[in-house]
Amino acid sequence: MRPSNLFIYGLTGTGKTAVAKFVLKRLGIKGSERGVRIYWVYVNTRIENTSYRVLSRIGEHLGVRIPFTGLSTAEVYRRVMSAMDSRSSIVIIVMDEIDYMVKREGDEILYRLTRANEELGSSRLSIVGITNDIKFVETLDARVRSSLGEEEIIFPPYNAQQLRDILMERARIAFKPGAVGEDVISLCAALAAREHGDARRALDLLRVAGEIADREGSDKVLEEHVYRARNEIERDRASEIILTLPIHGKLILYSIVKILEDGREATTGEIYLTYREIARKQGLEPITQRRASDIISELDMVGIISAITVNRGRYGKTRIIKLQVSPEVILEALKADGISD
DNA sequence: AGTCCACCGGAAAACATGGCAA
DNA sequence: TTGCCATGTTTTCCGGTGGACT
Repeated sequence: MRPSNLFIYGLTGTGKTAVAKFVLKRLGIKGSERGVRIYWVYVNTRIENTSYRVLSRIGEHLGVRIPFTGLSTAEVYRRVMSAMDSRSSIVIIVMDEIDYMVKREGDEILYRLTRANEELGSSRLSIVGITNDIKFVETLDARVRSSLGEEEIIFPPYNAQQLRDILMERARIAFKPGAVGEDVISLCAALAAREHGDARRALDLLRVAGEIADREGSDKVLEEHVYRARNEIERDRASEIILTLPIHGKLILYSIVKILEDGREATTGEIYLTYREIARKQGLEPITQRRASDIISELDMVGIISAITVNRGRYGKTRIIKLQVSPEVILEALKADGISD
């Protein structure tokens, strides 16, 4: 008997991944109690975002060694299938953030995997897809959609009250009695609820607020600490992103800061000109404007800057860039790379 | 009504890198 | 070694595009 394929929807921080992993772990234990071998593989397709890598990840779990590049995808598929077949067991593949992979290379691989049971002799394969994009399923091929959606589960976002309960529970375990007041919990819950009920966000907020209170020798967590925690989380996130930017990305970001400092308007062309100067000074070959434009989009996507397209008629169409993070944070992060004047 | 700016953003292709298999 | 395959980044090429200006 093969377990049904399953589709799970829900926004970030609603516990989809945690629940899936928990249930599968239990299932594995139950299985071995009853003498059924169950293998399950968890793949996050945002990170392993090609069918090649997803397959090799599955293979890895089944004990097949697959080089991280070099083979044709068809070959990897064949190896994984034969490994699966020789196991005579139930294999469950969990694909988290499945929409990322499908957006990149279509649903071909899903189709093949859902049909794989016909190729397999003694083993059974089922697929669990997780996504936070509800509309995603509609973009799938009808055959894939129907077989993947044999069962569906929806995780609704948490409301402020539920977040409060979660935080309360956590606070009871992690803090001394009385250290966290009702007001602080409510504040964390409210701030997180505003961001579509992300429980992870709420917990981070409470934790960091606690750390701040602790650092300052306060034996109670205050609302002020929560606000500061929010800023700190934001700042850490920003500098983390900036630090891991490729060198040209850093230079472009630096150019944007410079232009805005001069009180000029940061348009794509302006940025590119400034960037090119700076790159030359650093003895680097500048990248093309096309590429620079992509980097600007990337910076926009991760939320470091915001870019809005404007039409200025006779004076062309361009994007005007604003910073979403304070320039001090950016300059400080860039300084670590020796980018400064 | 039509021009034309200053870009946008898609597509293809080049290039670099790394690896298997025979 | 040679040929094939995959990934990721950047370049090259180029068809749009919205609205101020003529």
